[in-house]
Amino acid sequence: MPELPEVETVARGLQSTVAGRRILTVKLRKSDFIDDPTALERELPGRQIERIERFGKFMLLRLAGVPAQSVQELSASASSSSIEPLAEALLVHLGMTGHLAPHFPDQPLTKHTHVTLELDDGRELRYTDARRFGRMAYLAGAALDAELERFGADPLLVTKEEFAQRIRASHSRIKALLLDQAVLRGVGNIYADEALWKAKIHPVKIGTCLVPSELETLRKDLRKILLKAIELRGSSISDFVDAGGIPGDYQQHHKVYGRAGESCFRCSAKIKRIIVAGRSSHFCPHCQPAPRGVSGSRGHSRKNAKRNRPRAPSKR
DNA sequence: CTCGATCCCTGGACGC
DNA sequence: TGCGTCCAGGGATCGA
Repeated sequence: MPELPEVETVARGLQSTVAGRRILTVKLRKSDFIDDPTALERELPGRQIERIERFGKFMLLRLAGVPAQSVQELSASASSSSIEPLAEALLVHLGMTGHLAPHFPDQPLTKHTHVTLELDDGRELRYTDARRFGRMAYLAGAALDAELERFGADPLLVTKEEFAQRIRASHSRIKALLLDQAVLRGVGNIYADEALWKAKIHPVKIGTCLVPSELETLRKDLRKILLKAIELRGSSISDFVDAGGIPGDYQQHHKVYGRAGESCFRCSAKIKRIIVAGRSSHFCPHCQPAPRGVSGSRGHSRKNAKRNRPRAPSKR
């Protein structure tokens, strides 16, 4: 599941392998995860991929040049050199199962390859996503700015003051805040749980209740964990691989995520799993004591409530 | 404002 | 072997 470190890993890989290449053609198969599929087909051909950046869990393929279609119109119009070039980008969110990687055209398409960008060096940049929880969008100018402004601070860059201000601004639970992309961009379920464990903070603790020392510990621990994970090229839980098809190694370092029922590495207590903000949350009930008013080990834990809810017959 | 519930989607795990 | 069922999760959306 690509979170900040995984997206950073893929972005770096693409930066070193496809930056500078020009897009020749766009081929779409399934396109229900694309904001405006025709915009991709219209705007991308002829564009150069100037560079690839990570923005939260998004990859930003910064585009340069003019679309092939507009070349004639542009040459007909008067001095366009005075016009500031519009920032343009292809946004790619990998969702849960997205992959974006260069391939040689003789490599067979896989079942869920939905977008193929033919490059000027003979390769193809392919987007594959079985579950289609990902997202793709071509955005330019004000629309691009507006989209990016929806997101909060980068957890690697956020200052002590801004972090404290953002977390303490809300009465939500800390786990929900860490997952909220409008608060911090790039943190997902794995790294939220890992950071809370390291900082010894219970996931249901309310943001406004965190004292300054807790906040600063959390910020630093989150940052350390993310940097270490980037160093190890991310966590490969289900099928994450980088742009070169290589899995990451950080899953070996998970302290709580996916370890329900196992022993805490600090105190040997049994790691618990509860649902917070609709997501499974793993924590140590001893190291991360429940805040006042929350029974940490039973009763209020919604753990297995509604587990047996009958499922609507699958309609397709 | 914050919450949970629901939906999207499919592969993989599991039980029988 | 094969089928049915459950489950995972990021994000949008809606109602409480």
